[in-house]
Amino acid sequence: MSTPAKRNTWQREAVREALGHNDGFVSAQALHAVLREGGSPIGLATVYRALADLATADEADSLQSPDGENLFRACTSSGHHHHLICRSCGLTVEIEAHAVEAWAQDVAAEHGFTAAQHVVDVFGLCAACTKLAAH
Amino acid sequence: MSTPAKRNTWQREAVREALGHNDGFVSAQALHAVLREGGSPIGLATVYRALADLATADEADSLQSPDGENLFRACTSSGHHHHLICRSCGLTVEIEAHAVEAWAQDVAAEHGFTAAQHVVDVFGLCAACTKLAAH
DNA sequence: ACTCATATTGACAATCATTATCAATAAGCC
DNA sequence: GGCTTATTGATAATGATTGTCAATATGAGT
Repeated sequence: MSTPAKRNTWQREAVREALGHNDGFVSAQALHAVLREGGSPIGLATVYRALADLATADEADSLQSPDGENLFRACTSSGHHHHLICRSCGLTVEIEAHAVEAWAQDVAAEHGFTAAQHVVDVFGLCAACTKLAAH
Repeated sequence: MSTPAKRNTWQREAVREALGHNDGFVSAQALHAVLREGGSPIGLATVYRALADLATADEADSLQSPDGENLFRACTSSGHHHHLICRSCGLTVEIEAHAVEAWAQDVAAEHGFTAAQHVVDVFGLCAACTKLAAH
């Protein structure tokens, strides 16, 4: 009872693989669409569940887009890192933020805060999308 | 037409004042509830519109809670700034982050990104809540 | 103060992402 | 091969937010 006994299903694998094949962050809806187009008759609810599981197991990173959508991305490096995300095409670049890490700790300590966590993500338009938007 | 001619209504003032009376972040729904309890027969849609306007006019700050809700807060300093939020009691401190601003711009530019925006918020336990949680 | 053009309101419908429901299915163990 | 039960998936439900549009109230003009 303490161990709920996880089972391995092709659906879970399909989601894991689809995530791995994608470079940027994807919404659950989009991933579901991709899987359906790829032939898998997987259910939407199942995609949500699989993604939630992956996120819990630290196999995927999740963040909220400015639109309030939940986006997911395969996360190989278990280390702490941040992202630079194209808000148009979803291209994602992992970025280091040593300075920001330190800054966050300092600011928190300065105000007597402990157990500081931080949310640091940069959204923008990547070079390609900038060109398209400019025309 | 270029200047849509804004009008002043008691509803807009009510929202502005209700926001000012609140120390932490509030959801549009919650603010609406407070106003109704206070006697104002203001409509929900109007609260949303007023908050959106205030946010656009930089009179209010908005951020997304981890639940995907949009939270708003009266914004004393009109400039761009970030927040240090106690995840236990909701206490919020406005913080400046010149270093982070610059860093975000640099990182974005480095990778060819334009129109960079960033999400930077620090969550932690304030001094008071740390004491409570300590022993 | 009175009128008028229109910005604004508000009740409700519509959307959209996400979660819950629950009977049917299939994974892992014997 | 059976059995137990975790898991699936179609659909309903939820909950926040936005759109709709007739009715109203604001601010400028007279």
